[in-house]
Amino acid sequence: MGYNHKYLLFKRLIKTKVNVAATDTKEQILNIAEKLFAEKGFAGTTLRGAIREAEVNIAAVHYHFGSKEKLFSAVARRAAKQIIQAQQQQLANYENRKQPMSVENILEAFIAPPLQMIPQMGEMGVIRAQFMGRCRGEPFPVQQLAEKEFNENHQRFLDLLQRVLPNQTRSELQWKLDLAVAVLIRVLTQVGKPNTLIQKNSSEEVEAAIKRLVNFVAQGMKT
Amino acid sequence: MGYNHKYLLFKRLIKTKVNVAATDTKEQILNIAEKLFAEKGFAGTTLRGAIREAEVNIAAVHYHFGSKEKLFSAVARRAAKQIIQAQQQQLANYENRKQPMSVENILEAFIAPPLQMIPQMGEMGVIRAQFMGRCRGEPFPVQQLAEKEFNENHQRFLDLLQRVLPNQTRSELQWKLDLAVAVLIRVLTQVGKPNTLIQKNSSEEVEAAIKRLVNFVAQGMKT
DNA sequence: AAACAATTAAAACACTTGTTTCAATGGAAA
DNA sequence: TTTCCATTGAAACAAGTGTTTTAATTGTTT
Repeated sequence: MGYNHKYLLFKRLIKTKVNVAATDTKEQILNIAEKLFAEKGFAGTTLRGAIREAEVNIAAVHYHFGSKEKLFSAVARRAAKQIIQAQQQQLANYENRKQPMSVENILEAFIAPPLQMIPQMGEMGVIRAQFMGRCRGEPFPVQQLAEKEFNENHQRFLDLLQRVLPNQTRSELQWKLDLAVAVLIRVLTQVGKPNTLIQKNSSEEVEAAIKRLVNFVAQGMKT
Repeated sequence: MGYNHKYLLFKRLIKTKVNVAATDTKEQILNIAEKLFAEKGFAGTTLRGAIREAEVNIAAVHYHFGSKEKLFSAVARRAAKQIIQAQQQQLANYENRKQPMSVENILEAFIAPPLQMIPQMGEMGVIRAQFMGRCRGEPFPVQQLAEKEFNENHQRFLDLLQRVLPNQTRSELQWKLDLAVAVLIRVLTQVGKPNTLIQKNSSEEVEAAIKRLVNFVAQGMKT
């Protein structure tokens, strides 16, 4: 009796009753919200527009996320997680090589993942890219919701850069990395548009863009 | 009789009856709108919020500008005019020197004016900077309203760059100038915030920032 | 089968939005 | 003084906003 009781309590604690429909609507909301936030920004996106496209009831948004702002946070967190994980993976690859990392290596580990995900994610790729870009342009306090997801990650990259460029102060590297982000973000938001770095959205085009971008930023970073 | 009649018609055409109050409210609306658009973006700004701060009636907005979107256009046009005029002035200075312009010269003529206006314009300086930056982050179709004000100007700078860097294709220079704009815009929006290039907003700090920025961008542009 | 709790549906709430209307105002022209 | 017209004030309009509430609906456990 004791065993059974505790087991059941445990099962309840880890949320047994998650039916597949529930996670479906939750993800459906996240996906559509990401698309609309990317297109129209936070203030320009309405919950009713989102639930219409996602084909869910408006109560589901507040039930699962609590508020429009928290929904945005959830979208941002999901996107940030994916990118940061890929960046750290790429860093780990370089660290295993035993050779000291170059500025270009570090910048490539920073820049490549968000660009490579575009052709990898199918139709969500461009949306993800545009959403990431839109985050930086959002007014206070929305921008901060997204920025705080990346703060720790940026510090890690700053540490690495400072090791490779010891003759530059940290605040100098700080605004330079910030400009690198600005450049990256611009490329992300412009994906698919004419006269930009990435138009057809193929893997080859993306790899070429990475090389150009890393080179562009590295020049400014080193001097 | 003929003379008098035509004269009166002429006077009417050039808007005799512009009382000082009218131009006051019009400018007051433009100023407050620019501030709010800069802070909260287009969708995040409400006309009622603007007219409250500007202390005018809401009908005045539609009377003078027609709609919220046209008001935004008017603000963007005013800001663009000022910057473009200063950029062309700076270019003219270099052209009078008879020496061929360097990449750095061109980029300085491009980058310096929007930064120099910040300490020159007093309390409107930071607002103008943030508004210019916000324009680039706005979703369609608002962004285009601002972008079209700069299109012709950008083409002129592209022509100059192509003359100095003939071994690069125009589309190559195009995305590089676009990244230069991204960098400039980022600096503009971050003015006054900690750990950025321009914090105290003094002329000396701005001049130092221009040198760093021109250098940062020129490196990437030339390679 | 009954009780349970997570999820969804529909409606209402309390405001806010951009825009329009129309009468009042006030200064210049006749 | 009267006419005229650009400008403003106050109110209304129609639609849309995020959020909350309450009742139905699920699938699961007892």
